[in-house]
Amino acid sequence: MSDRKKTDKFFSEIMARNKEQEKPIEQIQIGKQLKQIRTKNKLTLDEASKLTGLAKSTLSKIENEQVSPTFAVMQKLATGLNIDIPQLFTAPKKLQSCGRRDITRANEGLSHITSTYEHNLLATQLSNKLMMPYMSRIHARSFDDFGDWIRHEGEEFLFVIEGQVQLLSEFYEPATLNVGDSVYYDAGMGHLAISVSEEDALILWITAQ
Amino acid sequence: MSDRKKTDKFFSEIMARNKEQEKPIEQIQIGKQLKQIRTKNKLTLDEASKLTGLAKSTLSKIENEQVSPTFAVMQKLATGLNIDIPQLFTAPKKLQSCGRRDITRANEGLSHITSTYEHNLLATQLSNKLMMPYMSRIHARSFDDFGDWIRHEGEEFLFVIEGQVQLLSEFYEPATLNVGDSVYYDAGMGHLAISVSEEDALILWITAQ
DNA sequence: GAAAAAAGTTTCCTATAGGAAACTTTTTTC
DNA sequence: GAAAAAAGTTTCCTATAGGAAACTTTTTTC
Repeated sequence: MSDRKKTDKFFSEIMARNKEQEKPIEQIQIGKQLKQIRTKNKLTLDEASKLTGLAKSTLSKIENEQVSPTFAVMQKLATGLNIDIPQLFTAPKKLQSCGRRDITRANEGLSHITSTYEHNLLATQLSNKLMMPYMSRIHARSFDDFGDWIRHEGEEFLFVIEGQVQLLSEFYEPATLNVGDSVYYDAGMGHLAISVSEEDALILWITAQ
Repeated sequence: MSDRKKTDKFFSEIMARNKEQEKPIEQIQIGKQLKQIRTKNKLTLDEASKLTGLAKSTLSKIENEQVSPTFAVMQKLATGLNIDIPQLFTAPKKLQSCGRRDITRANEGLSHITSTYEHNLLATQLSNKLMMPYMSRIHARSFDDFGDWIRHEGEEFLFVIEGQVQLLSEFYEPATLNVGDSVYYDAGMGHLAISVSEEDALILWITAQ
């Protein structure tokens, strides 16, 4: 139980580390943002004015930060220019990261052992990633080895590499999975994987948030 | 080459299907939104006023939709109440889906065959998911079997189940991967996996966007 | 390269957002 | 349940956003 707690904390920490790219400060220059969107779409102020129903003088003033647009105006901008409002606030360059690569050799992941699982975190060199892959040897044999459901944000994909696994979950009957079988589920639903084969099963687990 | 194109289209379609949950209409009631955030945080107008530096009369008027706040005011709201601006626009309930589950038995995925790969899509019963898992038998033996790099949004995780694989990529030397090895990379970087073992290799591939 | 056209900015006015204080409604205290 | 306190709304004023038209700057035409 206290072991369970520890594991949970461990995962949330790792996940947080993987995501942190959220927003910068709220010091966004909405005018710059708008101008960039308009010019990128090759629109003149007159055209944008027709599309949004706003006076071109208004658009000009917004773009030059002479005026702070009201929410009503921002809605017109969004529908007229066909952008969703959040886009007006997101930092100009949403620099899609590109070119990273991280190889993990068999049995060389970062190990993390609990009483129920022996986790092997993969691709740990990379932070800010969308998925978190790890290979786990399942020691647990019954629900009681845990004390409570595992529950966290996001979605999970489980693939059986060795042995036989039973996926217990809050809203479904236990499902028995053999080598090659896989299951995709919402991690917010209580879930647990236990070994039911003679030897401890080995699975590949991937979490996304 | 035309085969490559087909594959690409196929993937983007699947990915689009998996994501579509974006935004609803831009008919958001920002006042309702704000009131919900404030009450959920158990703040009075006076407290919110102190936190944001806005007059409580202003807050009241915004909440009752008597006034359309300017962007400047929205920034104060965001920093003061410690929310990121997009949150002011997102529909009230961001219903975290919970309780879905989809099992795919070994060799029972949805098959999609090209000249280079034999894909087996997993968990296809579920849409709107963060990850897209598939198992692929790699027929390809060299870069020339493709004609061009594979490149698409998002990140990818590759795990070798059978055989020996070489991951070719735009910015790295080819990497040879054996059973149990895995690699995580940005899919925006040109990439290809080819078999280098006698028999065609089998890999598990997971994409997230 | 001068004239015309297009694109963008500024001016000036009106409509409305933001704030202080008065007021009303709701909740708490005893 | 009356009095006091707290929470929220409305009023009234000032500051500023939004729009039409004049104006300036930039681009295109010949």
